[in-house]
This record gives sequence, C-alpha cells and structure tokens, in this order.
Amino acid sequence: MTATETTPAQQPQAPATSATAPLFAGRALRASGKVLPEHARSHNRSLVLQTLYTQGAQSRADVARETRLTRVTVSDLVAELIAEGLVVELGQREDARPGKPATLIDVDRAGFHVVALDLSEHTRFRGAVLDLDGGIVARAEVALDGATGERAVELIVELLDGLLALTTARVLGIGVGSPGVVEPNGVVRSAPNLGWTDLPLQERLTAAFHLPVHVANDANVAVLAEHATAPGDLILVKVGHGVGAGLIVGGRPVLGAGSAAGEIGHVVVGTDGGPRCACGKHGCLESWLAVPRLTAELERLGTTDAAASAREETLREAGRRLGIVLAPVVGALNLSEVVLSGPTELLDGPLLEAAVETLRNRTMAEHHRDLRLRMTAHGQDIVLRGAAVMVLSGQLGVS
Amino acid sequence: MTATETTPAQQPQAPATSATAPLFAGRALRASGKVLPEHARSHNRSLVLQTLYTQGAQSRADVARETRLTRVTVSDLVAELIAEGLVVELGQREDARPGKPATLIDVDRAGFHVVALDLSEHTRFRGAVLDLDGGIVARAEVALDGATGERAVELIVELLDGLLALTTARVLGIGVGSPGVVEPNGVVRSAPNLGWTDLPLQERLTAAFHLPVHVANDANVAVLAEHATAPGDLILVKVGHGVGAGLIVGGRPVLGAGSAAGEIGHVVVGTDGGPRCACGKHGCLESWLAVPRLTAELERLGTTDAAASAREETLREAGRRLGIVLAPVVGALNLSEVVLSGPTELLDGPLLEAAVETLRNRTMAEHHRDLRLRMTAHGQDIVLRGAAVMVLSGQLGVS
DNA sequence: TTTGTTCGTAAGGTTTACTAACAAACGTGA
DNA sequence: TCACGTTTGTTAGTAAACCTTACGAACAAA
Repeated sequence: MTATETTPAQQPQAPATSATAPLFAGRALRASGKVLPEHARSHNRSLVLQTLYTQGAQSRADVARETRLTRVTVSDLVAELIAEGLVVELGQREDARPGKPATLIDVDRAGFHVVALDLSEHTRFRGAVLDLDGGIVARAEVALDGATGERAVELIVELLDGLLALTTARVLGIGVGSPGVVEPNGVVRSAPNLGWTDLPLQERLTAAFHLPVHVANDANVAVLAEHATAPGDLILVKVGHGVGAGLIVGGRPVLGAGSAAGEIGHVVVGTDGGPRCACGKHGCLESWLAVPRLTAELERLGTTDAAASAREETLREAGRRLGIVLAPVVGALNLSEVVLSGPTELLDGPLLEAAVETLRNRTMAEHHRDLRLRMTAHGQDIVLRGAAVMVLSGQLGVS
Repeated sequence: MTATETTPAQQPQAPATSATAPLFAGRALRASGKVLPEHARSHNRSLVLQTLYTQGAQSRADVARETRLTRVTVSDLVAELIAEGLVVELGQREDARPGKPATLIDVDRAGFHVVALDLSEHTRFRGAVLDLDGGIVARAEVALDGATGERAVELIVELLDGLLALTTARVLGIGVGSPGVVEPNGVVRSAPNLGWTDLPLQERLTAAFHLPVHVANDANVAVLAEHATAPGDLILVKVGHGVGAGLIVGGRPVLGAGSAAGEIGHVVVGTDGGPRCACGKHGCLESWLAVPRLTAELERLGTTDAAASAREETLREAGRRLGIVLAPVVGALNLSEVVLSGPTELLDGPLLEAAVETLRNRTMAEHHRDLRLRMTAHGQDIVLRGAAVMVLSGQLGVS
C-alpha cells in the first residue's frame, strides 16, 4: 500500500464525522406500501391482458410461455377475464401442428369502445369514439363560440352525450386531454383560455356519466400516444396556439412537483432578446414558435416567390429557437427521441431541419448519436389517441 | 344538442380511420414481468427494514401500525431479519404506558459498515468507511499522480484494501462514484480523464473483494445523497473540473437512453458565443462554470479591492449562464429543487444569487413559486455519502 | 384486587401460484 | 392402421404468504 494514505482517526482538516440521527431519513429507500398476494394476482392479470393486447390472438399456452407464468395459472386468470367479459375465446387455431389444437383467446377488441376528448383547440372541442386498437370509429365536435367556465363544461357534457350515443359496444372509459395545469386527480388547476380554476373535471364527469374518467394535460396526453407506438424515453412538443410538451422518462410520464411538467412555452430562449410575449417577458419560446405568431409573420412576408427565402428563414429561426430550448433538456435527460406535433405545413420542413441541426450543434454529439427528431405519425388526432391510451392504461394496465 | 355536430360516418376531410393492427403495440401498458407471492414478501421485508431505518428503534407493533401489515406478519418478517442479523432486539421500552411493555427492535446500526469511493477528483481518489446512518467512520485517499487505465484500477484496489482493513463491522457493500458515462451494470463506458473505455469496474471489484459492488456516475451518485435527506424531484449540479448533473424525477434516478443523463457540461449556453471549450464548441456550460476556468479568471483579475466588483461580475455571469441552461430543464420537468455542489467560495454567493434570479426571470414564475436553489449540505463528502446511499438502497431497499 | 390496555405469539383459514399428472386431440412414421 | 410422440388445457395436491381470531403475559389505573 505504498501510495495509499489511511487516516483512521487523526485528520485535522477533515475529521471523521458521526451522524447522531439517521442521515438518510428521507425517501432514499422508497416505501411504496405493503404488497399482498392479491396485488400480485392483479399484476399478473394485467400482464396477461397486456400480452394478449400487444401480441394479438393466441392460446393460453402461448401466453404462459410469454409471461413465464404456468399454463395452470394462465388458465385460471383467463377464466376470470372471460367471466368479466374482457377476454373472449375465438375457436380453434387453424394451422396444422402436432398436439392438441389450441383454443385461441384474445382481448374482446370488438366488445369495447373508448371515448376521447381533445379540449386543446381554441375554437372547438373535438371528440371521438375509438376501438381498443386505437382506430377511430366515430367523431363529433362542438364549436366553442367563446364559451368559458361553466358553459364550457356544459358543452363537454353535450359532446360526450353525443359521442356515447355513437358507441356500439361497452364503453371502457372516457379520456380527456385538457389545456392548462391538470393535477393527477383530474382537477384542472388552471386553464386560462377556458376560464377554469380548480375545476374538478374528472369528478364532475364521473358523476354525470357513471364511467371511469381520466383527465390530464393535452401535451402530457399526447405523449402517451407517441409512447404507445414508439417505446423509450421521449419528449413531445405540441405547437399550437401555445407551446407545450409532454415527457416520458424512465418509461413513466413526468408530472412535476406542481403538476406543471412540460410547460415550456414561457421559457426564455437565448440571450438576445426576442419578440415581446403576452406574459410580459421577451423571447419566450411561444413568442417564436406559436402558430399564430408564425402564420402572422408568414402572411406579413407575403406569398410571392421573392419572399420565399424570407419565409423559409422565419421557419428556420423558429426551429433554431426550439433547438436552443431543447438542448439542455435533451442533454440532461439523455433523450433519444424528440417528436413534434402541430401544423405539418409549418413544422415539417425548414423548421424541423433547423431544430435538428441546432440541437446537434449545442449538445455533445457523442452522447446523442441516435437522437431522432421527427413529426408525430398521429397527426391531428394525437390527443384523442393519447386520451384513449390513458383510459386503456388506467382500466386494463398495471395501475 | 344544439351546438353539437356529430359526424358518425360521413365526413370527407377527416374520415373515421380504423387501425388494422393494434395501434398501441408499444409499451403503453408497461409489462414488468410476473410477480410471485415471494416477491411480495421480499417487498414487505424491505418495507419493514425501511420503516425501522427511517424511524429508528420501535416495537413490532409500531412497525405494524406504520406499515399497515398485521402484528403477526411483522413478527414473522422481523424474526427472519433477526435470524439474518440485519435487525436486533434492544430490550424493553423504558417509558411507562399501560399494557405489556414493548420490545424495541432496530436495524443493527452498529453491525454494518459501508465502503464508499469518490473517483471524481483529478488528483486523488477519496474513500471512506461509513456507518448505516451515513456517519463517516474513517477516511483514506490515494494520490493519482497521473495514473490512468489499468494503473488507476490498481490504485482503487489498494485504496479499498486499506479501507476494508479499517472496517470494524460487517461490510454491507462497496459503492463507487466514477466520472464519465457508467452503464447500469457498472461498466464505465467512457471516462476520458482516467483513460477508461468499457471498463467492467463493478465486475472487477466484485471478483476482487467478494462483496456487493455498485458503480455509477459521480453526479448521479451525488444526487442520491441529496435525495436521501430532501425527498422530491430535484437536479443536482456538480461543479468541479467539469460540470455534471444528477436528476431524480418521479422519485427515481434518471439514467437516460445512453446512460449519459446529466451530461450538461457541453451544452451550449445562450446565443452570444462565449469562451472556446476544449470540445471545440463555443460557450459550453463548462467553459463558463468549470472551477479551473473560474479560478483562472479570478486570478487574472487579481485580489485587489479595486478588482472586487470585476471578480463578483465574473461569478454573477457564471451564475447567469447556469440559470440559462437550467431554465428549460426546470420548466420542462417542473422541478422544485435545484442543488449545487462544488467549491463553496465560488458557488455560494453572487453566483448562486445570479442563478436564482436568472432562473426565475426565464421561467414562468407562477409554476415555480416554491422553487429553491441552494448549496448541498453534504459539502465535499456528497459523492461518498451518495455512494453509501446507493449501497443501502441496493442491499436493503426495494430493488 | 379488579379492570382495561398493549404486546407478542399460536392456530387456523384463504389466496396464490406452483408441480405433477392426465385426458384429449392431433401429426408422424412404421 | 395403429402405436408413439407432442401439445393443450384441466384436475389435484402442495408450499408460501398474509389474513383473522384468540390467548397468555405484563403493565397502569381505579
């Protein structure tokens, strides 16, 4: 031990300290409550459902192999699920194999509908009936006409009445993507555009329709749709009248200490000022990137060929600003995927290209080789799809 | 339904789409493997240990009330823990209460030591023996003298030999905070300063000492210490020769897609250039904030009274740059706590003040009313403490 | 001394998922 | 054609886990 200097007791400048009380008194070791065998069963029940849902029709033995549960246990769980009507038998497997022919089972995909609402647009509330695979069965919408407060809630109830009338199967639940800050219990703490403050929307709708209701912020809902089709940590940036984001970190949605995660619209970009924002600050992300600002700017420049490069530069600049704000987030969380949602004609082109370039130039390339920045594949329906995922996850998945 | 427009089938521009394959085929519903009753028991076992650890000596009945398990179950679990030597009986409770006097039990705090290493300094490896409460029992260190690669590993082994000789109780495990990118399995993928690439440090040390070994990035380890004393989501920024960060989101450490979460040292700050960084870019956070750069700048300005305001401005500017980088992260994650670790004489003063101010000016105040930015209370020992937490959590906690 | 309280343990029951064994149903090959 | 192997799904029994119920021990207060 030539190079080692041990200082067991005597060391003047850095004495050995002894804590009197437990130093790590916080939640270093996370206590998440007791677990009973019945909780284990409900977990395994969900596991079977998930396997069927994601992998499609298959035999009990297939599920057993996939989940590593035994055939006996799977049979038992499936019997329970069939009794509840969540799973159905589809008859015998067609293909010719040795051994007893398998009885195919699957989630009763035709037996359930989900109702989803997107409250994030400024002029209307959109809604849809979806099947369990995320396919949109029917749509409905209602014009806002400036309605706020209680009148807006009434419109939601009317819209849901109409949608529920369009369902042709049992309704698994109602999912709502709302603007503003929404607490985990479905209370809209603050949605300025709708004039809502501490509105218990989930409770209200549950009381009105006697169905499971899930309410969350629109961007936080949208990221669920994206995560459902592309697993892995990601941030979804939703560009509309405002700019919001939803994050999945460690496989879980991020809510934040004040349920305000993803509220990046009013983060200031760069150190060179910028347009004045409605919030009073200069150079907020929204003041660069929000749709009204971009369309107004493009309109100002005109549609002539001569102004084409100026229009493109406007979009590139917005993209650069987005990249500047995202760089610290992508770096700190080591995200592998950034997804944009909003008007394709504005976002998908120079704006997206500039954002990628900026993001790469401002982070350490070595750590983000496989970083992808792309448009969502869900288009305008991303919030509706995400709301459906939220209901599916809440009603069928591991809570 | 006056204002509601339902469009069940006919809607030209936005037809009802029907997904052919399960749309949500990803991991929307997270499948985390089957759960057996024995897993439930090990969970409850940890729950009892956690309760004892955080709340101190108490009776079995106290633990039962706290955990909501029955006295019978707690007795059973405690018997198992006593047999394993993790828990000890301390005799009867002193105070006078009606009923049968309680037998106090507690984690065997005097019976275990943890060995921790901090490899993040440039000139030396530091190590310590800690008791279960995080108190430092003994210290040791070894000078690096420019050692890299295999020689650096040898120094670690020598240091651990010395530390293990100083332990006077059973050793629960070894925790190591290493610079660079460390994968979850304890492989150091890249640590340029030490010349390490894909070094299986955890495996090497386990083989050498036959003890549980946990290895993680130094900043990611440090944030564990902070989280242990202050629950809630937080980011810890560690300022030293470089700048790194560790994050706790949703109560869990963030690792990132490439295990490189927290690597914010080379994120570019602002839109006005900045000092040239070793990585080639201009205006990286490190080029503003790293200790060598700050001390060099302060030295250049001199120690005269006349230069006092210039020195302060240097620190304020560094603080502002930190605030600029943190604003999008704090906004996106809605963090309530930012903690700084590093030389107090540099960080705790104008730098920290400027960072708070900048952070507040660049985010939406409404969402961050209770945002706190402060120095760590762990001082220089934060990585050692965090490494101990990592071992405690891994060996005693819910995995 | 009596009464009520609290602690820890013992006994028995329920739930859970496991292993072992088996019948049914099918292809394969002699 | 028929024995054989394979696969499926079920039945029966076992081990583990936590529960409820009950009880003796030990104490304070009346």
